[in-house]
Amino acid sequence: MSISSHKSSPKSSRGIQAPQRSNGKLRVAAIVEAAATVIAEHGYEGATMAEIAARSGTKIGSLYRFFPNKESLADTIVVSARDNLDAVFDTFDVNVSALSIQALAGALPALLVEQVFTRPALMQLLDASQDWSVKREEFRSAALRRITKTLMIHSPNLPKESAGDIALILLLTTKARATHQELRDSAVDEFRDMIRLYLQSRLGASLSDKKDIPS
Amino acid sequence: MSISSHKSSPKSSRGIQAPQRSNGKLRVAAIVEAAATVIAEHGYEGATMAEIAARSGTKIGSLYRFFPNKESLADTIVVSARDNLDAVFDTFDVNVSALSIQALAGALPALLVEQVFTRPALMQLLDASQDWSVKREEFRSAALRRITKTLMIHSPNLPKESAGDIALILLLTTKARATHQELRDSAVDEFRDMIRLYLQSRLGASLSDKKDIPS
Amino acid sequence: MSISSHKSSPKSSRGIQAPQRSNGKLRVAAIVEAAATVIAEHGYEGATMAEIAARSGTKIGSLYRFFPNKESLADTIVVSARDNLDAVFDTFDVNVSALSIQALAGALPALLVEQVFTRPALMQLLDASQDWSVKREEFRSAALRRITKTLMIHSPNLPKESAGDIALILLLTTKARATHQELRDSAVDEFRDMIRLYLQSRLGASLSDKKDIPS
Amino acid sequence: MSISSHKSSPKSSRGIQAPQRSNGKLRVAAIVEAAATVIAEHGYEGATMAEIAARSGTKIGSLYRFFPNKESLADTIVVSARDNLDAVFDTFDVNVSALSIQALAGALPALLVEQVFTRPALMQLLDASQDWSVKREEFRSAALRRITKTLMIHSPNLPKESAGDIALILLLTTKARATHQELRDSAVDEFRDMIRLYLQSRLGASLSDKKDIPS
DNA sequence: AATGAATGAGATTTCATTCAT
DNA sequence: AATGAATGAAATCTCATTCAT
Repeated sequence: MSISSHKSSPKSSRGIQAPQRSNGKLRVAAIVEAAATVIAEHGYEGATMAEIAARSGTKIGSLYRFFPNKESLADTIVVSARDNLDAVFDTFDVNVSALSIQALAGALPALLVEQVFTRPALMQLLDASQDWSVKREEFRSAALRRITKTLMIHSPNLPKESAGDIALILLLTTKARATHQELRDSAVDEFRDMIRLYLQSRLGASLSDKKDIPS
Repeated sequence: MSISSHKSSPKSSRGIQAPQRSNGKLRVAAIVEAAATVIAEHGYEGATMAEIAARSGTKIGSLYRFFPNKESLADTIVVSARDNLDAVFDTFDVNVSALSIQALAGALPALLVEQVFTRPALMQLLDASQDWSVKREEFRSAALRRITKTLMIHSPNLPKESAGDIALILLLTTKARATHQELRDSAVDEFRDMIRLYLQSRLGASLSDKKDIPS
Repeated sequence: MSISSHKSSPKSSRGIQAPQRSNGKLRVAAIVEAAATVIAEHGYEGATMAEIAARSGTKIGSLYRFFPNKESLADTIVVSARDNLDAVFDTFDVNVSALSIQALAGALPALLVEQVFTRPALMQLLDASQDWSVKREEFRSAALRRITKTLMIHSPNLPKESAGDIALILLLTTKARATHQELRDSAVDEFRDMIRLYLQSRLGASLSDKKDIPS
Repeated sequence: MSISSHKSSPKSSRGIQAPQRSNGKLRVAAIVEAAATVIAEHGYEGATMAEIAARSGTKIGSLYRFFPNKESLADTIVVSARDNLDAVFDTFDVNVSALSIQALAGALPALLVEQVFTRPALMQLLDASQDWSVKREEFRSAALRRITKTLMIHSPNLPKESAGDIALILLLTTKARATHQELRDSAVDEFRDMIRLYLQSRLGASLSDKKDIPS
């Protein structure tokens, strides 16, 4: 959206374009940003390439130079979210075994909400129509795999099946929570508590509870 | 399917009367049914009036006789879901005060998943683009109101604010769960347990717990 | 082209369309006619749906109601030419065995030029780019088959292989001749003579020459 | 037209001069070659400048430095074919009067098929849309002129009109034959025989047959 | 009242060509 | 001089909606 600011700029000298950000990276980033905004607003089908072009300060022809079609734009968003997912979890996993259940129950959902399900556009795309199932499922299964893995690093005694189920619950609930960003604080707290309660019940049950002193 | 029967049904009891064409009610129902199917498959934007007409055995011209535009069809689905919501809760509320927390924690989520968030099309519409926010918000706030009300009928001591927050959690989580109908059984159980755990913690905390003998 | 005459009609009352030829057949025929004209003029790639619509007095949306894409229009032309090919040869084959070589050498090329390779648009399509090869080859092989068959009906002793080669020569030369419709008479005669000379040499060679008294 | 010449003809004898980048002549040749390939594959309209640039190892900007637009590329191909036509016939005409009819009937079609109608791209261009007629007609009439001239060198008694008609037949048939390069051998022989038969009949008829002993 | 042909605005996509660097 | 990003006109195709029959 930093990009979209040009929208309100005065139309003074007609024809004068924003001075060629010949830096391809920037241009692409601007387009993806605009696409995310537009998709967040109108959904995938409702988003038009024309609007994405306009909002990114790009002409339609240029847009198609970088992204050969609409789907490729959506793909980029989903794939980059996936890359981000991996990076975020790679970092998180390093210290996860040192966390108490209590801490994990706080940090893991926070991680998902704040660092994975950040983009409203991603939510739209994940909920999009059936035709999308491939990329959507790729992302979903990747997310499930990472969450499951993290849970098992933390609680090695957890049966793999259980870890998978718990991961699924985490995925769905945090996605639901992330989709509605306008929640009031008390509701956010409530959400956190619910998940914490649940995780503690599940992980606490697995015998070797290493470091926690439950209150 | 069940729809197709309406075509030739000859008004058995009613003697004379032009038996020519299909009962308007049935026709409308068939259309809405088809619309729900198509929207479930392709989303709101992706659904085409032509396909809805074809699948409901209606001609496109007739379809527009009953529904002046595409949005009115979606509205009908959301509004009928709302009516259904009210009916379902009206019934449920009658006996809700007699339920133990345990029972409520089981029955209320089940009610939502099985009787309110039944239609995939409804999910699609509720997640649809911002342009839709009016109807979506109407449904959402109605649902929130009813859940809140039910909670307060059951636990009159619950602060209204808290009831609202709990209702919101219930709404979002059960919607998330309902949206993914293909969950394996163990995951479904897990979901139920999570919500039960949460509700018990919230409602149990409100002092005067009337009828339950916690196991 | 009889259709395209409307082009020059006075634009008098703007917006008044040619009074709904609701007869679908006529409409479709007008479109195909216009397509043939436009393709003949600009080739397949160069022909635009907009121009075809305009020349057939159809609006672009209506055009797509009858022909879901550009290719289907071209298909229609090629296929109808194929149907015509079959009809023409069915008729011709009835009496072909009664013809002298001389007569056959005159009639068969004439048949091809005057009744099969009639449409300039067909020529364009048959010469179109590689992407087209399927339909083109279908037509070509059908034509080859029919010519071969006719030759063998007439001269049963002709080896099948030879008949195929002769048919191919006939196909290519008559197509070449048909493609250039503006030839002056003496050239047309020359063409005919060349083919007659060739056919007589080929068919006369096959022993049992039934009915002819060569001059 | 003579595009290649105008550039920076490297004056071989002239010593020093920056040898840095690719010889303009070579570059132009590479471009024309690539254009021929692409046009042969997709036709004129279907060929894209981008693909031509890519296949010739040229950057699109450079391509436009040598050829100001797409049409100029096609022109170059046709014109160079014309130049080639002249060269080939110039050579051929030197000895043509020494040829027997038999020999001429063999050599002339071979010349056309093997040295004039060599390029599939040329065929595509000659068959292209009406918009092209100028260049196409230029080539065609040049070819006709040369063939006619050759015929009259060989058979001076041939009436000019007849020579023109014969040349036209030769042009069209050899073009047709050249357009289909995948013919099986027996068909190729057949084609040759047809033309030989025809030429012998036409040229043999012209009284003073100089050197031949007809079989 | 029912029908489905007709409409046309608008969406996606392509490409020849230009021009700033 | 060389490059390739930028441009935008134009082409194909879609679909909600209307309206004559």
